[in-house]
Amino acid sequence: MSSHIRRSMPLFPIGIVMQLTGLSARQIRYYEEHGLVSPARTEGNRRLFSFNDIDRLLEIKDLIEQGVNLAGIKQIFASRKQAEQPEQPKQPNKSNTPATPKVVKQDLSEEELRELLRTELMQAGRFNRATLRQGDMARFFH
DNA sequence: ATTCTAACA
DNA sequence: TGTTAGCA
Repeated sequence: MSSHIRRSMPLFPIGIVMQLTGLSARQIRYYEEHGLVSPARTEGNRRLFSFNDIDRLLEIKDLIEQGVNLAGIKQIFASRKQAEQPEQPKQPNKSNTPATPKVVKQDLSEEELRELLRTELMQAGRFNRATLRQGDMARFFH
């Protein structure tokens, strides 16, 4: 069984996640409201988190502690998603239009990822400065 | 006993 | 964010 399936399996209720992450239920639910995590739900509407969700929450916690606000975290996750699938294929281009040779990068080296992140954060700093950095973003440019 | 949503001293 | 109220 592939690991990504196990990691995405809905397993733990919020109480366990609180202990595992050190986050309050309020925070966990709040991050969900902002789309940072999307735990599954039971029939009774109880949240069930997967290992992926927990990793995600730990990452969020880390970023929060470093002074990044939700807007910044959203952007970081966004640029990351972009790195995975730069573009989603449209309807199976059947007719004539010769599809643009989109070079899809499946894997990004850590350096490329850093560069991508740096660029992303700098653009944000261009106009979203006050919004993005509450603390010192310098840590991200190491 | 736990979790959920909504609301606010 | 914490906390509390009122449900399920």
